[in-house]
Parts: sequence; C-alpha cells; structure tokens
Amino acid sequence: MPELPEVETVRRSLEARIVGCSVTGVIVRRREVIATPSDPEGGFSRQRPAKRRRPKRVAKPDLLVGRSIESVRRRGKQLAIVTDSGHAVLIHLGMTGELMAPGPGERLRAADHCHVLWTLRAQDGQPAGRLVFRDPRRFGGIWTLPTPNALAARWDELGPDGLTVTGAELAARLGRSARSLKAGLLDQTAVAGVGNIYADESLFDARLAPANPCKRLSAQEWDSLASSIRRILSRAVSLGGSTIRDYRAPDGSTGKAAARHQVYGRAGLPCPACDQRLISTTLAQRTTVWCPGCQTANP
DNA sequence: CGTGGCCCCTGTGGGC
DNA sequence: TGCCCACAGGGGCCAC
Repeated sequence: MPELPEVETVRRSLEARIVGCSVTGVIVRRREVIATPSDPEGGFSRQRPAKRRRPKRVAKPDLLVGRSIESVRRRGKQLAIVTDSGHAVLIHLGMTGELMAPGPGERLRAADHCHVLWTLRAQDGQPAGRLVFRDPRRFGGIWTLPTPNALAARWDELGPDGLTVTGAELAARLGRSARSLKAGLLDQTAVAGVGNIYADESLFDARLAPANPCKRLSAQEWDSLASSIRRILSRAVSLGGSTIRDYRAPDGSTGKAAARHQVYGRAGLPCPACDQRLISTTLAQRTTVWCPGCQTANP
C-alpha cells in the first residue's frame, strides 16, 4: 500500500497527535509481526515464526511502555517512533499496513487484523487515545530498536530519501546496473521510498521507458529522473498520498493524489500527453504502465 | 557479486 | 448466487 507520500502523511499526522505523549500500555495480539534484536532466528530481518514447530522463547520486546514519545521520523517507507530514552520502534507498513490513532473513547475504524495496540497519556495526565497497528496481509512489521545507533544502522542500509535524491546519487548506485530502470527505482538501497505507483509516474514524468537498462542512462538523464522523482513525490505528499483501495491516514482520511496519476492504473487509456494508448507490461514482477509514444528507450 | 523468481498473506473484483 | 482465478501501494530469501 504505502509508498513515501503515504508514509510521510502518516508521519505528519502522528507527529501532531502523539509527540509528547507517554506510553502507558501495549497489547500484542500477534507476536510474529514483531522482531527484536535478540530474536535468534529473526534478527532484524523478520522470519515467519508461525512456521516454527514450536515457537522459541524470546526476550519480551521493548515496545516503549513507560517511555515518552519524542519524535516520529521517516526514511523512505520506514517510520520510527523515537522516545526520550533512545528506545524506538521502527514500523514498516508493507502492502496493507495501517496506523490508526483513535482519540479517547473513539471507536476503531476497523477492528479486525489489529495486531499491536498502544495506549497513550498526554503530558497533562489525561488519556490521549491509542495507537494501533493494523495489517491484514501481514507483509508489514515492527522492529524494536534499543538505541539511536540501532536506528541509524538500519537507515544506513537505505538509499537517499526520494524527496531529496539527486541524479548523481542515482547514477552512483545504478549507473553500472544491467537491470531495468523500473527495477532500479524499486530498489530501496538505490533510492528510498519509491514503489510501484511512483516509479511509473516518475518514469513517465521524465519520459524514460521503464525497460531501459540503467547503465544506458546519461548523467543528464539521471538528473532529469531524480528531478521527476522529487517533484512527483512532493506533489503527492501535498495531496496526502494516493488511496487506491486500502490506504488511510491515522485519522481515517483518504489521500487525493490518485486523481493526478498520469499512467498508474490507466492501461489502455490514452496518454495524457500524446493520446497513444498506454500499455501494461510486467517488469521486476510488477505491473508497469507506460506510454510507448512519449517514453524513449536507449537501445 | 548481481539478478530474476518465488514466496509470504488476505481481500476483492471480474468472468463464467 | 457462487466459485475460481488473477491481482493488489512490499520485500526477504534462494538459486543461478
């Protein structure tokens, strides 16, 4: 579900709602959505404990109970809730993940598939509602991070954030790769935050064919592509992200950016620029929509 | 090593 | 109406 613009929208909403609150309790309904550094099998790359014949006992994860929330941060599609003690949880929403923040006494918008529920208290001691991680498909997850360094180490594995990525950075990470541009943009170690929607939208904006091999691009084309990525993502942030079907902000609102999509979800329709029919192909195992008239290849 | 293929999981919409 | 298949905003792991 969520790419950078949706996650940034979630971050801003949470920042306004939960920074300064303290965590008074947590309910974990599905332990396997959580990974801890001490998890002998999962480590930081979460495994599927359901597959184990007998679940191994792991240290109780530190889910911030008793701590005070200092900031909500984002890199690419990853979100971190950081407390004044330096303990943090990193949240990845995967395909269908959602964070809900119902106020005190407010009902949950959806009550099924709620895996982790925190209760919050404001600085004045009043109840501040809850924070709820919901994820029907469970491709998302939560990682507990005991120190600021642990968070930094995680985020060092990611490429530069899509809102600020430069052509030189893309060229340095992808310039010698034989993969398609589409596959390159989906690689979170090349640029963090671009997913299937915004990869197609950015490639259309830059008038580059998705099947182009990365290594065929010139420095000017990398600059143009980076500029398109920044523009497409920031515009989507300003519209609250794209709601195709599932995505909701923590207050339940939907994003309005889908109405601006030029190619994603529009296969068979005329290109908004040249009227040729947009075509759908599969690249990097993902549906890819593009305009054969506008988007050039470098054979 | 870089890369493509497969898998994880649930829900939904279209065709028959 | 109901069944079945294809597909969905992601990414980890494993052969080549």
